[in-house]
Amino acid sequence: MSVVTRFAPSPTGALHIGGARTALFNWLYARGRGGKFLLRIEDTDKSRSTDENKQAILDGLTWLGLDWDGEPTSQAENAPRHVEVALEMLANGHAYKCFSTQDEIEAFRENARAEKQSTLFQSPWRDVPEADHPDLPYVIRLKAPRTGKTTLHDEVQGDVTWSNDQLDDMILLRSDGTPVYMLAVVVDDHDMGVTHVIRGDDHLANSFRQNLIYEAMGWEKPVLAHIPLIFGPDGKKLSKRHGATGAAEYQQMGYPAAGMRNYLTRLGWSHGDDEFFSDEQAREWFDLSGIGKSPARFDFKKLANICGQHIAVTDDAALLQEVHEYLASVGEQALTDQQSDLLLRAMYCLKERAKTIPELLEKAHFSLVSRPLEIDEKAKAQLNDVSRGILSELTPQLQNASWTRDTLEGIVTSIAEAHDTKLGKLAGPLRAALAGRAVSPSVFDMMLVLGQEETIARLQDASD
RNA sequence: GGUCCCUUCGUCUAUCGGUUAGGACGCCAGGUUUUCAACCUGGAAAGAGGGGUUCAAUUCCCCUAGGGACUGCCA
Repeated sequence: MSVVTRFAPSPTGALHIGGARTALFNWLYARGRGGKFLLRIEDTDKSRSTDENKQAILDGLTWLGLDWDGEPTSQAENAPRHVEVALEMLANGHAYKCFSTQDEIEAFRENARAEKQSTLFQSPWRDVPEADHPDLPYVIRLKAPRTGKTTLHDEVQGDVTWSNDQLDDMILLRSDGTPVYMLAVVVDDHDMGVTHVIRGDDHLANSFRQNLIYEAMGWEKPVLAHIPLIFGPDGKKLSKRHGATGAAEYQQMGYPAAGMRNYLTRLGWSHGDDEFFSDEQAREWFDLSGIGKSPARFDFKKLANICGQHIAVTDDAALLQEVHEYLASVGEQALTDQQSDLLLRAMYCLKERAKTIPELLEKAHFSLVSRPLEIDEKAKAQLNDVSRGILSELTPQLQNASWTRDTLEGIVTSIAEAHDTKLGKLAGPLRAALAGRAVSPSVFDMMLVLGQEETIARLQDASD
């Protein structure tokens, strides 16, 4: 049987990083097995769902490179089908009409809490014959077993057993006739042919309720895998005060998508000691059995490290493309063709030292600016009369030099020696002249990237 | 409160009864060096606590503690 997984976010907010990982696991599982990865928007809560959120979720997944099969479905649009199923359960005796009002139920719960009793509501209408029903609004409730135990197998959690008396007769259809989430998921998962439900473990308890619907309808149950939540660095549930919780924020911080995928995959899942891997390897290796049972904390340092490794192995053209996309995502000015050109040439000496796109851009500063350069304070300190003198001495020698690393190093070194100093002393002012900053890539790399003409022009600017 | 789940270095994790408990990030020290990095070498660092089972427990069972989820006419 071919694998079908799904990611079912509710558009009541942005794509949370935890949700992104859930999507990633589903995607990896399906893609690694030639299966399908479907997207379903759980928009049945109309008061909290917005189109903006839905779009943000789609954009987030797209950025992460998680492509889904077919069009995303809308759970709300399937409401008629959900109602149909509820009515079928009503007809076959697995559900019943309950005329208790919300006030009555609330009063019951309050009382139960006060007396430290179970707050599970037991409807008095469960066994009342149709003939005795009043002409009042009602909800449709599932008739859940009140005794016995149920054991569900979960690929992550193992066998989990619940006592049936912990389950209430959950509502299937509200008094306004609209279906409730718990019904909708089951119906949709079944209709979409979902074979593996991989979701956050906050849904583990729900599985027992949903299981009842599968049984009532006689449907085949999907394989379950409830994955632990992601915590913040302090071990608390990841929230705003930890910084970024939304996937889009990571994009704007400039973490490359490939690095995010790698880090997120490794967070709570393992394949031996493998830490750094490609998408191909992840797809090949990913399996439910490798998912851990305990919640993992989000570690920005490790994310940065993994991202740095991905940047280092990404080819230059693809990296340039990432830079363009990053700039667009943060609303910064796009690079000119000339800047892109130079950046591409500089890439070789930048990518092994940057962990994020903005870091890469920062190191690329020298290749993005044009004359006359702005010289910052620290760089100015390198340009005194003596060093200017040396620079102006260097310039004519560069005029006739063949533009290779060896030659350039030879020239600069010999000038240093002539002044009875070390290369280190000369590199400072050279750096200041070429980059306008005290921090930059190697001076020789800059000369090679900039080319002879531009290099000499910048040196002359500085020594004037 | 009730039910269920979780617990190996600071962090992510390996181990599927017998290991000097391994790796990675981070950290510390040293090296390299033209700045920042990167890189190289070395180091410190863990089985929550208590009971069992067993020739042998990080590994299996129980209890305690701590953390989490659920307990809606939300999803």
